[in-house]
Amino acid sequence: MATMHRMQTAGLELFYANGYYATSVDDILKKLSLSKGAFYYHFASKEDFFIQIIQNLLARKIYSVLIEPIEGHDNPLEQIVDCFEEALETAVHNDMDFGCVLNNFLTEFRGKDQKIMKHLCDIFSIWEVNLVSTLQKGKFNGYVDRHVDCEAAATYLISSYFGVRTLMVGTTPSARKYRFMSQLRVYLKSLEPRKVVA
Amino acid sequence: MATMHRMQTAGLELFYANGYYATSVDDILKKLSLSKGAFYYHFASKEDFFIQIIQNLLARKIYSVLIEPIEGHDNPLEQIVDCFEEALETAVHNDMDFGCVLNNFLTEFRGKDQKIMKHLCDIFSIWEVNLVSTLQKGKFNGYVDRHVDCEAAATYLISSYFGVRTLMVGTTPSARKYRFMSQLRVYLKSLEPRKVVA
DNA sequence: GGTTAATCCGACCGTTTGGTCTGTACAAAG
DNA sequence: CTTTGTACAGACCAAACGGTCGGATTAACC
Repeated sequence: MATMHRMQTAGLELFYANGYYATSVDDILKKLSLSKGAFYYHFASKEDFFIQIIQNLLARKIYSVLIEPIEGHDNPLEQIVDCFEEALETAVHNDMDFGCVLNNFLTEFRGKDQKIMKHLCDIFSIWEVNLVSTLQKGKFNGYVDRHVDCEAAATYLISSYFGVRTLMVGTTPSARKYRFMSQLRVYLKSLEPRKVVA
Repeated sequence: MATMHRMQTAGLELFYANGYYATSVDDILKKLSLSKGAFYYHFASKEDFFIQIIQNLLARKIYSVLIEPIEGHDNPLEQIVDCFEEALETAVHNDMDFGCVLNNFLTEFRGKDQKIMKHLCDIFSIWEVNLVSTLQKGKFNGYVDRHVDCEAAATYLISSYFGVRTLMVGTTPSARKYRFMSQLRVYLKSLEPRKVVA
């Protein structure tokens, strides 16, 4: 694997684990047994390094994990349950959950680094827009009730997903996952089409 | 106001705005035109300073804003709507929302400072326990359906509340608040007692 | 063999960090 | 007037930070 790619992979891991500001360039280099020269040969600055990680790694992962599995199928509500279920399962095993990564970075850079914030918001926006249109398509296909406000539903779904990751820090994350999923199903049930009253 | 109290107030503001690690002791002292001597006369360390802020300011505010307004009333579902509505309104005006503060710190210290994490989890736990017991009381009083899993509902409610604060960073926070509240009502509606089928 | 460009090393720099320590202004007590 | 303890000032420190720079290594090409 090329050095540049190794740096990005290790960088994302450490930034996710410790935060951007709390992770020094030396930390990353120490993990890979590399030197300052190697880093600043490939990247202009720490900020530039981070932005490349976002665009090369995070954006693609968000798409493949949170967008692609949902869009393109018939019943969006079922796909959402499966997708969240899978994402939270990786969270239970403490593997890197890219939805959580995005959430962490969004909170860390709020009101600080505008440039980085722009890139993060772009990624988030893509996810949101896709979720909304998928719900609207589900409405068209009869899987979502026609009275549902799809934009509001997307906001609520993403909110709950982002938030539950914060709750899964403490003890018994799998219990919290189970509780969350049960109520997610309750909420999604209310989006289903009303039975036609004969 | 005593110097010690002024430091804590200013400290919380800056920690909330910039994060714990990204805020230096000098930043706080500069804001109050004080010196290092004053700080380390009152506090043993930056960590000790932060813990005192958590216990003296954050814990009390969480109670008065998120716990007290919900408990003790008849219908918990109505109180939850009002309470979240009010909390998110302060968020729209960019004032300090203490639920958001707790969320930010929980994500910032995850897996880093165990000692601080313990204190934050304690505060969170109090909120969660209160919300669960309030829902259970609501079930007893006939405002919540008897089939509802109160622990799961509390988890879901807190998740969505924590998460929506992340979404309100970008543009049009008030629009996101409106969408969130509409779906919160949809969800809470599904917790109401089923009409007895005659 | 000599030249060139790519890749990486590691000493070094200025600044900032959390924290220490000596000193001092001052009010209350003797 | 002297003593004593409180409440702060600010110079100072070692460590860590992001970033620079001259040089070493290596392989490819003429």
